[in-house]
This record gives sequence, structure tokens and C-alpha cells, in this order.
Amino acid sequence: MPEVETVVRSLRKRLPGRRIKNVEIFDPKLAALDTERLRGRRIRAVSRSGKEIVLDLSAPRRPLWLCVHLRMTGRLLWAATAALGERHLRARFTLTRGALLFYDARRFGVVRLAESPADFAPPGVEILAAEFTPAKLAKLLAGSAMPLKPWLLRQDRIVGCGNIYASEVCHAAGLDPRRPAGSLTPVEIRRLHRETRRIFAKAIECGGTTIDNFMDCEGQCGNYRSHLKVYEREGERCLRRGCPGEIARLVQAGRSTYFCPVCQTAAPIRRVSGSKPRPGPTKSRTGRRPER
DNA sequence: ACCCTCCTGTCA
DNA sequence: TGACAGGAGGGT
Repeated sequence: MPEVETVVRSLRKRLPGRRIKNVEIFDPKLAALDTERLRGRRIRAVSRSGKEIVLDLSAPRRPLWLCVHLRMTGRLLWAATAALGERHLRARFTLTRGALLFYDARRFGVVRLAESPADFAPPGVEILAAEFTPAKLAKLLAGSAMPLKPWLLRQDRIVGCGNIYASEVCHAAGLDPRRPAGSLTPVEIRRLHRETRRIFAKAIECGGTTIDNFMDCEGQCGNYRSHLKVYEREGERCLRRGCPGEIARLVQAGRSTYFCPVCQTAAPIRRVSGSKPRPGPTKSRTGRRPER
């Protein structure tokens, strides 16, 4: 999400006010896009909805939005400053005095039209929205047996948390990523909430995380990578002050999780209502050897 | 909580 | 050659 927000902010400096003159699609997977409906439309605004980029193309009595989901490797580049040639070029939007290029190596990206804001309204609550409070988080977590880290990736609960940040957030909050999401105490939930907001605000401030080739529409990379505490740091020392742990990697729901087995496995300070026989997953939670 | 799929590229 | 990759949706 910080990466998407970064792209959106860069697009905002270029797109509003321009008109779409022509749209070319070079990837058959994107052929469903009705390019004729785009022609002649003026870009009124650029915004983000969850991890989607939304261009408002509405005219009086003719509402229309263009939604772009970059997924893993999608990129939107302002042609004048950041053209990358023809390789992986999937679509070209020719605008008045300029062009917007959509690149996507793995072709997971999605470009679609929306006729109403409901078509791109995220199902969950935005991390940086005012309604995302500790109480709201507690309500969302309640009753879930899913391990915390995979739970954080559910876009129908919290919107915007991706795989990098899910590990980072668990570490910052000192929580075991294998803990059942519904097992967190009020104190832990407050910590999780605070650290989540802090990390996302900071990551946006840094222009997102560039692992491989993420960039904004001017070709500028993000520099939150240097702030990462656990992601891709398997085998390295834990960066929490005074913690002697070594970062470990495990796979949850098919995705890498990085965490510190020392400072993220401490037992809950106190239990909520003592009736639930749900011991902390200190050891055997994953049911299978997690370490390779 | 596990599996798989969509794709292509990179690295050990 | 195989493991893995920022996301998401599907299936048991």
C-alpha cells in the first residue's frame, strides 16, 4: 500500500486535467478493457482505494473510473521521464502532451473500468483511516483462529497490508506471527494498532519499499527498504535493542514470514478471560517443522 | 491450514 | 534446475 500511495502521489502531479487521446493494449490479458470508452475522457483526479489506483474520468452524468491494480510487478510510468522501452510494456495511454505507460513483467496486474464508487470500494478498513481504531481492530480480530500474520494480509479485514509489512508489523509489536489472530490481549491489540499505523506512515513518507524494481511514475525508487527489521533478513541478528535473537523464516499460507523467535514468542503478559484453553504457539503451532 | 493457479524473471 | 518473488483468488 505505501508503494501504491507513492505512485498515486506522483501521478497526481502529472495526470489531472489531461485528456485521454488514445489507448493501446499490448497484452491479450488486458483485452477486456473497453478502450473506446476511455477515449476523449478527461482525468479529473487520482486516488487510491486499498491497493488500487483509481483515475476519476467522470463527466457530468457520465461517471467512470479507471482502476489499476499493480499486483506484484506492475508499474505506471510517465513517458517523458521514465520510459523503459518496449520490454514488458502492456498498455500505453496517450494523453494530451504526454503518455502513461503500463509495464508488468509477470502480467498479474489488472486494469479495469468502474461505473460506480462501489465497484472499487475496499471491503475492509483502511489502515490510515480515522475509523481504524484499536477497538475496531479488536472487533475484526475477535474469534479468528487464523495465524496473525496471514490474517494481516486479508484485505477484507484490514486493507493495505502486504507481505513485507505484515512481517514488519508483527515484529514491531513483538507478536508471534503464528499466534491465532483472535488470541491477542487488549494490550497486544493496542500495540499492534499503534505499530501498524506508525510503520505505514513511515513507509509512505519514505516512498515505499523497493525490493527489486518498484518505482513511482517518474522512475524514482522507494527507500523504506533500509528501515526493514525482519523482511529478507533470515539468519541475521534481530535489530530490537538488546535482543540476542536471529531472524528466522517460515512459510505461512504459501508466503514467507520473517520473525525473531526470541522477542516475538514471549507469552502474553496476561490472559483475557481465563476460560479459553489456548496455549501460546511457542513451539508446535505450525504442526510441521517450519525451519526448512 | 494446507494446496493450487495466474505469469515471468532472477538467483544460488 | 529448482526455489522463490511485492498479490489475490480459488479449492479441499
